[in-house]
Amino acid sequence: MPNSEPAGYDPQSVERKWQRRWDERGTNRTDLAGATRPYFNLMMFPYPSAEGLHVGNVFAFVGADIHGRFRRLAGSDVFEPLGFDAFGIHSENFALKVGTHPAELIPRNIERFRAQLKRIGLMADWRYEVQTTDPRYYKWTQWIFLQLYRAGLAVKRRAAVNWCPACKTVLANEQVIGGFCERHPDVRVEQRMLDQWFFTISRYAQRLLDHLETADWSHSTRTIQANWIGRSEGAELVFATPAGKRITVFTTRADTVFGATYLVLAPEHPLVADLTTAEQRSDVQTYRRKVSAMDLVSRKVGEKAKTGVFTGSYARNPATGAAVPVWIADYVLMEYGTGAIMAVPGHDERDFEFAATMRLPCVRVVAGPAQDASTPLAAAEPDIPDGRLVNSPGFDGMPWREAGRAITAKLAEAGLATPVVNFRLHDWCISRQRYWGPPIPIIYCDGCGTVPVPEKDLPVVLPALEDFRPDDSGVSPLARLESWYRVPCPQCGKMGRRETDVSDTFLDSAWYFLRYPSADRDDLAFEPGLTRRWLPVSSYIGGNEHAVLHLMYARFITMALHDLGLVPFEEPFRRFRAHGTIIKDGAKMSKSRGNVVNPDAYVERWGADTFRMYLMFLGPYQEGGDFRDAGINGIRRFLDKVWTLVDGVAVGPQTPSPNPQDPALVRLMHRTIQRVTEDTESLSYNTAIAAMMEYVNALRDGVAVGSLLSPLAILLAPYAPHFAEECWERLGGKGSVMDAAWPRFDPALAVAEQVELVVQVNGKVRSRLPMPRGATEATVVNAALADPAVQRFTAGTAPRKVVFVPDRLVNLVV
RNA sequence: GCCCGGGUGGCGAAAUGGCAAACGCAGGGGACUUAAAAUCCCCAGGGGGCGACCCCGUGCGGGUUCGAGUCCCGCCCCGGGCACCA
Repeated sequence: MPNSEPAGYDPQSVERKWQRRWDERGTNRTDLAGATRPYFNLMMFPYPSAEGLHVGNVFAFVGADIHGRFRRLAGSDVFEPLGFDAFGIHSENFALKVGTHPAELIPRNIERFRAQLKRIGLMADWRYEVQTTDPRYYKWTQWIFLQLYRAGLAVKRRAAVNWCPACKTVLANEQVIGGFCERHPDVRVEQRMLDQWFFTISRYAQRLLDHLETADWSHSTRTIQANWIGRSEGAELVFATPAGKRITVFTTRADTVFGATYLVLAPEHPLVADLTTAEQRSDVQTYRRKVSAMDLVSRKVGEKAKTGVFTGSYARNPATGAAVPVWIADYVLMEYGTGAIMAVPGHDERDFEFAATMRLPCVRVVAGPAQDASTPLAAAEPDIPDGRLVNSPGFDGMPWREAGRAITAKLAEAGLATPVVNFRLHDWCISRQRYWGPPIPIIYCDGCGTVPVPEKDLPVVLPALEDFRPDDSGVSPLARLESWYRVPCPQCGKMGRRETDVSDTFLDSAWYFLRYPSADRDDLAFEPGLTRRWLPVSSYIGGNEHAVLHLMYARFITMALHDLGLVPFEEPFRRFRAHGTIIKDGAKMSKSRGNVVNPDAYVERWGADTFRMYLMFLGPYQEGGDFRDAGINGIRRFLDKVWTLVDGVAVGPQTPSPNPQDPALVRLMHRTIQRVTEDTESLSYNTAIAAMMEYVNALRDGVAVGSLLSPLAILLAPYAPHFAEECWERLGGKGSVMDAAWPRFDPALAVAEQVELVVQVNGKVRSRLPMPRGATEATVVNAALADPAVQRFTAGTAPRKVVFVPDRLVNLVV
């Protein structure tokens, strides 16, 4: 006789048991070479911080894991690898802070992370783990650099970089928060001119933008990226000086050229020296010095009063022929367009403000239907819908869009205009004057110049360096290690010097997905056969905080590799979904705010399965939300109910089972399978869980039999994998539930037999009628008219109009 | 300023133009218990009515429709992205 007191659900022992079994049986291993229906389920690999995983990480990984498990149960050969993004300034800064060398710190953190990730029950195939800090990995990061270098996509040039005077080092863009240093929130970041390596991603701007239109990506992610690429269509116009200098400006509003009453050049503009007259020289030089000493924040704030200096020169407005003064001002930026603008104070707020300060003339050139040609008292909106030109001889009365094209065409005949497209996307600066990264594989030789390290000499191993602190010299700490950087030139054999900069962490992560399937190969970066089979990535799930940097760089590197014939696809990710952000008390979790929630205690107390489901039940996966733990017991109660049901079946037929399968329960089962399938597919995990809860609540009122429970065990498997395994086993299932087939539903059974039809009178609900599915309009209307509750509102008159929605509602209009 | 999301009970939320609030948390009442916990049953947007029932209700104001949380127009607020970008 079975024990009369069934053992309750004990998550800890269930989870220990199944994790051990998965290891023993190799449940989570994927046969990469033999897979016939490959599905690459990718999630953003973590940076192994010292604090360990936080709840946000778990939320992200669990959601991706559910997707992978679902695809596997639905019949795919799912590959779900994980790795660690352990190079970079975050790790290095933390190492500096605690005074431990990153080479010692990082492996410890990784170990801790791996243990936590295993504990939450991810279906990861750990045989293919990658670590960006492993020479076997970064050998190929360096190799990719070399491929781009050979293709002319990696170039070295002088550029302004972020410099933190407190850290005494260059910072990556992502270390600069609102113009301040991440580690020194009260220290403003300066600009310094240094020789830097760039990837010329800007050449790919149009392609990167074009592919976004059709990409199967979260809408939000696509919008963010398109914004960042920042395409703007316009024209370059030429303003010539009497001395024969041609000043080219970029404008998106060529139609307003008749209102261009002066020019402004960025203070750094190369023509400034030539244009400056003797009497203006000292003013111009003073101003340029002042601007170059300024930090990025104070230069780029819009609210600041306009300043600038006249160069003393004039240039000819190509449309009006008038001589307009040429100024320099810091509100014009050298990095965008041509570094020079035509100022149209009548229709641009900034230009208006500047003109007002400097007492420069202002003209209206676009006006509404009233064709008001008066001088504006403030910058007038230039893109009013039916705006037409005024004060523009030859073009007056023309709609502004059309006028823009016409004016550009006319000026183009005289060689004074070219239609151009500008992008906000700048080239990617990849060099870092830091220690903790892959050395850039370049050797400088007095005779041969810049020489790439031969591929056979890769990797250029990052040398052990006890004191890796950055200094004030503007070069990497590696420049202190002469024994390392002094090497013979690979071409001529004479003594040369290694590049001492390392590459940006974002390069490490721009290609890791290519590496996973080939992670066990030392002879190549990515094996062509495996790459063709497993890539592009089938599904990528990650946070929108990487919408521009990581996701853009990964797309660029893939495109570049494609153009070099190294991969057969242009886009790395077939499908991308952004998960929401988990916040705490209304703010992003961060150590400095002290609101980081550690998942360990929850996993300890409730078990991984309950915690997984709870996080997914919190709200829509793609929206995220505020973390709170109120309600986690609701999930536990749900699992306990399932446990009890399974136990009732598993304990055996104490009462003879006449197999009393309630047809309504069978129908509900089909309906539940349908809902869970569709909702899991679309990442609507919260509603999938709700559907399972409804099903379980109904089962408890009926008679639970194995045939109603086994499908539930499979539906649960993506969400609560250990628990589902245990149920599956107790219900007599063979092997792992993960090798079962996702249950199918019969659409004919997935609907109820009886429906409750709503009866409205004049759009207000007045009654509900139980009806068999498929009842005809005539039947329903007759029944409705016979209903006393309806009769009170129809007042005995025949309806003027009847709206009938089969199986849902009838609306009687009287 | 421009570009995306979003705004629904006490709370998290759900709802192909068709019963607003499914599912869950917290709460109230009851059963079981010596008691508590656990479990089970019932109630639960606001207002009115003894009651059957009725009225109101998805940020605000209009509109389309037999019917609007959902579509359209104009606002307000919150979150995110871009930003002296010409």
